[in-house]
Amino acid sequence: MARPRAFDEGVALGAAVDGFWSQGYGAAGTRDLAARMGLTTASFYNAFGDKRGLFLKALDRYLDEGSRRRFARLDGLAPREAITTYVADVVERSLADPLHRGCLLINSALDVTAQDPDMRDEIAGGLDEIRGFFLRHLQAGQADGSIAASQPAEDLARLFLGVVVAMRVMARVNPDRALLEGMARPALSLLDPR
Amino acid sequence: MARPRAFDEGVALGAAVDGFWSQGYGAAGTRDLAARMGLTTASFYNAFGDKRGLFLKALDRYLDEGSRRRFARLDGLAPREAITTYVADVVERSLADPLHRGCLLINSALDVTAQDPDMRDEIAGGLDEIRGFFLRHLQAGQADGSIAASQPAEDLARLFLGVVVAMRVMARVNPDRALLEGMARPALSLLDPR
DNA sequence: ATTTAATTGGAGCGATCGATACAGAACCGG
DNA sequence: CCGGTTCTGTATCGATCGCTCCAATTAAAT
Repeated sequence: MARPRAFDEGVALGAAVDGFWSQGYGAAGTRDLAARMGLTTASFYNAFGDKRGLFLKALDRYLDEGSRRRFARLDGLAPREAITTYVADVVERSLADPLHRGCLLINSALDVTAQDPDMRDEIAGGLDEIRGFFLRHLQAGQADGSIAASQPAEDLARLFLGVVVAMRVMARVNPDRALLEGMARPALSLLDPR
Repeated sequence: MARPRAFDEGVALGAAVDGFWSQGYGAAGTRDLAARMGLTTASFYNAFGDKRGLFLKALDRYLDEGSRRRFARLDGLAPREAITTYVADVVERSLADPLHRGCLLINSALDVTAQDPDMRDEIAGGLDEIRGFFLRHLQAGQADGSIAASQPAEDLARLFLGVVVAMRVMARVNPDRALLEGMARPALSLLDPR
């Protein structure tokens, strides 16, 4: 019927993720994005609509290949280990980040949300998936006794979401292991059964 | 000797704070800033150098009139009350924020830091003042027995900084009282002496 | 071989970006 | 009243912004 694409949409989207991640949604220019993706402007707009649409696809892709994939793996572990492993993983990824790019989702929370309710909801949804991960395992751990029940699982999940968010923010400005690990330590101590 | 300024530099700087706060450093345009400040572009650049210089002055002003002033007041309270009052205050300010502007300092952490080490240090310094506030009062509270010593004051200070940062970020995307208060509750429970 | 539909390259739209240039206006000390 | 110095208003710089348009190209369907 028609001329086929000379590029792989998935590969191009991956490059777009990188672009938004490195520069932020606002600061990423469509020309630079298209160049990273190996597309001309025409193909860029033809295939992805506009910058906003591309970003929504890129964010979804980022979550699929990042946190969602990680959660799926950790869901096989014991509740306590799932939580501690994920938190330790965030520390390591935050420190092994020479360009200080942090996390696209969390960066976008402060970049994109200003006047765009749809995007805000999208980002809020991504963050809520993190809270959901913690909540699942906290409830399971409290049920089997491996996690203290002195605080409601709902509140602990909120706190751990907060710790992860804060680590990602702080690491962009001050990527200091003592700070990140010290932040996590008292929160993790709340898991210990009495 | 020369023609005097037709504007008050302090008032203009206050308007600049508002501009950066509402739109973010990157998204704030010099024309819009100058208009908010009641200046022509010539006066804008003459008085403040450039956008970057203006931002540094604006951030310093923001900290002076915000967190530094608040800390000075709270330093009169008992350690535990200073901490709980400040945390409760952040919750209320985050929720009473119809434009979702959040905190200029924390917003800037993710907006500005990319390629500007000087600004990054400036922002890191502002965040460290928050950690310092918590550390002071945690140490005092542990010394007088009003705060549990089961966790090192250094780590608790890092956690509370994290909680405050996370509340400010989350509130921009999902300003939900249950989330913010639930995040603070387990952290504050760590203060309770056994 | 011709039709049809999609992609591609690239020029270019109007708007905005941060920053500057320059002429005239305003005030001071003399 | 005047020289000196700073401020103000406006026009404008070159670059970039997101995005559109169109002719040329490509390949599948007929």
